[in-house]
Amino acid sequence: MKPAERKGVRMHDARNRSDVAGLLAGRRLRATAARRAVLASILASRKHPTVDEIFERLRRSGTPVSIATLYQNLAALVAAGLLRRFAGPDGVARYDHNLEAHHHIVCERCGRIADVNMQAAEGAQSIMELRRQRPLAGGWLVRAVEVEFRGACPQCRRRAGQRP
Amino acid sequence: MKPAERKGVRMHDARNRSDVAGLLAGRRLRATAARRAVLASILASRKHPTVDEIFERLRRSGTPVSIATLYQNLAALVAAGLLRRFAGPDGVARYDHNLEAHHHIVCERCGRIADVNMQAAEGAQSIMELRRQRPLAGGWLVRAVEVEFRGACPQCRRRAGQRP
DNA sequence: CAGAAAACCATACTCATTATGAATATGGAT
DNA sequence: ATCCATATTCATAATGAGTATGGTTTTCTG
Repeated sequence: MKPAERKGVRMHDARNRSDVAGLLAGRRLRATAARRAVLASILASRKHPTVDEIFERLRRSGTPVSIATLYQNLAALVAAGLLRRFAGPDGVARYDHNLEAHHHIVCERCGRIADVNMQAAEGAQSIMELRRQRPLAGGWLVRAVEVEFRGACPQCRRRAGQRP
Repeated sequence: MKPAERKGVRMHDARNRSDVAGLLAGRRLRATAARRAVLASILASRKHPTVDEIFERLRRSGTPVSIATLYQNLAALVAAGLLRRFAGPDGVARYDHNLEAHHHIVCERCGRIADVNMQAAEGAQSIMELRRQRPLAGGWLVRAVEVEFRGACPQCRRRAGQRP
């Protein structure tokens, strides 16, 4: 009932806030102007921007950030789990604020990238089937599937005392 | 029966020869010294070498090749379908002479890369299951699966007249 | 075996990303 | 509110993978 109390609660309950400062506070990251601008810019985008695209977008929106700072902040945000980083088809890093489990589909002709809902992928009975299941998502034609597994090799598991 | 004829047949029947010169001839590629050395070096390796590793290996084995030539030949061999190129976990290109359909598994601790037999992957009933199916291959622990689909986006399909 | 085409190679260049280090801003403690 | 240790910012330099150039050499076809 007391507005001040409500406001106070909100300000400290970062996890329930979708605004940028709150997200940063929730991850124990200093909410600097540059960092807020970077995160806000990516959250506002529906794409998978490269560093250069983010840089330009920030400049155009009146909150320019140096390229060094941009790289540093992207690394910090990825480390904090607020962004995902992945390599585009040309090997250039791209950033993704969709933290849900999902995969990507890349157009072999124009390079366009779209998210593939994990459920759609899980639904397929096998990887082979994924390839046959053309238009997997929104009119895309699937021609190939590349799977990369990540894990611990036998040597590292042994060295870590089976603890991996 | 005529030795000369036999030899002649062998020399032109490149597809049935596993040696380097034959593989090149089979793909209509000139069998230059540099190209033979590059292909032989990769075929002899059981790993997934980077350009730098191939370069060093060639130098040490007494058949040095300039870095420019190495890049050119790797591109030619990939284009001819004699090698596969893929990006390692650090984004650096790696080359693979295993032409069978297969995927890769990368150790998150040491970076070691191994092939994952397509059959093993296909056998799993879903991608989700692949993650649970720990030790998927030879003692590896699988912690994550990244799937990248390649194909044609709706716009490009339309532009190409549904032909893709 | 001649000669056009392909390949070789040294080197210059591009471009994404990382490193450096001095100046500045942040946020918890006083 | 002010202090101040520390994190952050930023210009710029450095790194490193990969590509482009162009003159010389090799290959292979006729």
